[in-house]
Amino acid sequence: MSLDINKVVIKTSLTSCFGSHFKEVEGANAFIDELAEDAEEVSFAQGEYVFREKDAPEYVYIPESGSLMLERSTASGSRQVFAFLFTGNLAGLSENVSYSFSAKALTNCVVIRISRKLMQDIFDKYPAVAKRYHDVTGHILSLILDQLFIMGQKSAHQRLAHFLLDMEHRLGRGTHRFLLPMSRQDIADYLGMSLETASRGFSKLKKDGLISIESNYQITVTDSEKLISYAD
Amino acid sequence: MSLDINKVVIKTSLTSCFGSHFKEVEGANAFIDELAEDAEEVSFAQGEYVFREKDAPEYVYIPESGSLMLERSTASGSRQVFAFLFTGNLAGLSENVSYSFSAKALTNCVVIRISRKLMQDIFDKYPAVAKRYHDVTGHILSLILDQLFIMGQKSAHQRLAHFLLDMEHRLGRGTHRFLLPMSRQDIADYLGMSLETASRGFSKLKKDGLISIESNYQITVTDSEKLISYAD
DNA sequence: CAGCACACTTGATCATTATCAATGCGCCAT
DNA sequence: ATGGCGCATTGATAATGATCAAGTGTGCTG
Repeated sequence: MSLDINKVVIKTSLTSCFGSHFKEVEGANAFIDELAEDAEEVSFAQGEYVFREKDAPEYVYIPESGSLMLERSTASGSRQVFAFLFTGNLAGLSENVSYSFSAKALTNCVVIRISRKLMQDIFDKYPAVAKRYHDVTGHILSLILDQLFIMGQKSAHQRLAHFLLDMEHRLGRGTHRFLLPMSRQDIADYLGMSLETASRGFSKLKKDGLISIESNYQITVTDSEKLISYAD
Repeated sequence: MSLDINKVVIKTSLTSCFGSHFKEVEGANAFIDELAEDAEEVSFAQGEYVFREKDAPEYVYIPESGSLMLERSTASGSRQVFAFLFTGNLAGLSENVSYSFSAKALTNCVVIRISRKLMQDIFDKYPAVAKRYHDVTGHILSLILDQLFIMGQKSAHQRLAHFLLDMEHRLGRGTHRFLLPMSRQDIADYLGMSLETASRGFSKLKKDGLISIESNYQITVTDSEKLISYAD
């Protein structure tokens, strides 16, 4: 029984994730049923790794609740955060021999896990899904290029402003207020700056009246207009 | 007659490009024949654009001779170079509604152009090719993540060292000597630094005996060992 | 309720990198 | 040859950001 309920939950999540990407594809409901049949929910505590950089890429992951962070670390202790993933985002789509980053739970979370072998079967069965999946990969690639542009061309404070606008858009649910699930250090490692520089950026944006900081993690964008122009 | 000769040349190029990516795929020769049937050679003069950022992505391109640069510019005059493409590299694989960058000819060059519509037909006909194509996209994505890591975590001089090692690998044909097809400004825009910083990086690496600069563009790596450790 | 731990903030200083300016060098056309 | 042009180098200075070092909450634990 509880398994049946889980399947319904999984299917709802898959629909809200894949449905948005694949809704115009014929047989959309059929392939989501097949995915749901195989998909599993797995829980991770804050700080645990969902997968690691050198693992064989056996699964595709979708956060159902909670947030993930994709990162790469070096022996020398430096770390680059590649992306933050929230409910319904996808991870591990296009890895070949091994993941090229680790996925760490930012919060306690439940993650839907789909075997890549099954995905491949579905692609063979529904070529239109395979095509759309490739489009999704292309979209992710273009997001990373955006990030690369920002890293190469913008100052630290501008990068922080971009980041906050992105978070407002993805976490704000249509409002200007959102709760960040990551630390200042995570943000700094995402934007290629020191923790202190990130913190000073927050302080300056607050002092200038572009954002308000209700608590360390609870942010409101109080002047979108100015924040946007500040970011460019 | 000359058309037949062109087809042979195109087929040779396609084989050396796609063959390396797809050689283990069944029907590899068949699909390359079909590609060659449709592929066209197009020439561009140095500085011309092969395609622009906002164009509809109608083709996939492969330099047959000469080099390309993938870049994005803003109205305010800043520019990020995303990649340099040499003979046999691929451009425009995974663009959806529009290219997310422009491709500019670094040198006079001849480029093979394949319609994406044809590619799609071939994917439908040879699913194994579609799968490998997706793997290639995944590989490109991982290269961009490497670049993002370097941009976020390395100093300007380290980024330049990385760049030179990459160029040695891709242009050196097994030797330590290579001719750069791009200007100092192009390198600076690729690595997110000013022209002057790039130039100072060259001078320092030369002074420290890690590279020698025969002319502005003709470089030899004289101490790979040290250059590698300098890059980390 | 005290005190400790942890994350963030702020300050002071130093290193890196950008910017502005001048100079040098090779190449081409006259 | 010579002058000019485009690109690269080099120098001086300013801005940006990193690092080191206190301080400031805030929440948890005893």
